Amino acid sequence: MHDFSPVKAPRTFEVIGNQIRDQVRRGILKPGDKLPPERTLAEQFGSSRNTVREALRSLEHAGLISLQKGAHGGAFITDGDPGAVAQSIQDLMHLGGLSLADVTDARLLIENAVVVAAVTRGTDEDFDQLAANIDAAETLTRDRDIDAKAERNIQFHILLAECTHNPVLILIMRTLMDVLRAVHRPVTAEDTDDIIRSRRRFLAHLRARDTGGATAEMSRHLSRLHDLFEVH
Amino acid sequence: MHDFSPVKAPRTFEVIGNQIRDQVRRGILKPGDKLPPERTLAEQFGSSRNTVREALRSLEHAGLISLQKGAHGGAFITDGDPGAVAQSIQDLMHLGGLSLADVTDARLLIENAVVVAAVTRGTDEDFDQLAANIDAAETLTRDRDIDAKAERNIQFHILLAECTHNPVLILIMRTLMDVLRAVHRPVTAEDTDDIIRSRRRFLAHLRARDTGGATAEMSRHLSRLHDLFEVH
DNA sequence: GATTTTTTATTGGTACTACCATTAGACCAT
DNA sequence: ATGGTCTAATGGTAGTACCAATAAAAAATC
Repeated sequence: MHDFSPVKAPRTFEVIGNQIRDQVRRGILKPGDKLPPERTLAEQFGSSRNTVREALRSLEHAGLISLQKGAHGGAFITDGDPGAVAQSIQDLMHLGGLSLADVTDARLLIENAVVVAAVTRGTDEDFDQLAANIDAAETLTRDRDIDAKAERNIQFHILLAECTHNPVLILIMRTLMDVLRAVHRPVTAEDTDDIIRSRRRFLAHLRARDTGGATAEMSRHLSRLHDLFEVH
Repeated sequence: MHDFSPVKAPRTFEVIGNQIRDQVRRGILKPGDKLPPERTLAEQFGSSRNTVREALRSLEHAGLISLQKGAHGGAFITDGDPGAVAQSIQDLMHLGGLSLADVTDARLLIENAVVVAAVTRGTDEDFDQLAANIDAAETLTRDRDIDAKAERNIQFHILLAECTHNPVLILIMRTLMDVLRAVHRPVTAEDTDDIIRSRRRFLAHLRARDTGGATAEMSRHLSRLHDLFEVH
């Protein structure tokens, strides 16, 4: 059978990057571990330092490693930092592959799934964290600290995802919020009182394990936000 | 107020990369455009070719540009290619030390949201594609071509995500399936008859715009699969 | 004249070398 | 004990040279 597949010459820095990727996948390299210095890596891989650096550049951009200069610097394996992915998604948006509406729309659907899971899986401690977040946001609103309050609101959704105790959902939520954080301007202070009341109602539904009430409250809140930003 | 923020020295290749990003954002550079050759860029930026290459490496990894060798090669602005983002998300997932159960669990929740959206948004043409996929899988099952059939089954879920017409959801689904593809061994042939029957029922629900029936059928199927792989 | 082969210029990929900039720790001075 | 200086380690940048692939132009062949 002439079942050929197209051939693409593998580039050296890709091979190097994939070797390191594999070590991460197999658990040989774990977050916090330090890679050898670039000069040593170049020697071990039998390539030039330039090539190693290009491999590291890709890994860094992927959020896999973090590079630090200086005496005890080096390339450290990170915990999963979604920042890089969020930036890539933003790039896609600018290229026309995605629109902001696509992101908020997807977020609405996914957040719905998150709420469903949070109702059944969240512990009382999880809900206490949500309550603390709401209180903090209220205080910041009174202090007119808009930026800090906006950050707290973002944290609320991440905390909610953490109620599901599923790392994949948490990761997706963090990524989506990273994107939205970069695009949204903070909501004005007048609106935030409504938001806080809505949050309190939502939390009550959660504690009562009332799926229907929780999802209804959340989607009402989100679609209201959606309309708010639609106008520009 | 001693309200200082940490200072980080900007690296040259980041500045270069951001300049190019900005040009994309302002629409000065559009998909299909070609950047000057590396040597020219180095001269224009007043930096070395190495540095320019590291900047290009990041942009390439972000899926913003695509590099081609040869006479009329160069760095071309891509249409939004989500492939790069998917790879980054996969890296993050591996870093999180997540288990197969985490992925299938998240997938179950998200696929539920996808089904809800697919019921209301899918067109008849979308559903025809699903039907064609099921037929193809059935044929491959008869031919005992396990690998090809497994690939078709994966494609089914991606096609389902495409029914939502939301690129973000499609991207997430593709990523999840990529992860699962790397881990799953193909299901044995005996089980596939059940799967195909389940798929046909599911499709009928979709065409009838019956949300409850569709979600029920899908989650029954998925949780059955989940149990199947739980045993190892 | 048409087709095939060869040459050539362009451009990304790799190698090597040298040096700069920053960091952490050791050591020293006040 | 505080602050300054020195030193080694390590990422960041510069520059040069050459390799490898590619497409167009030129030459050779039929």
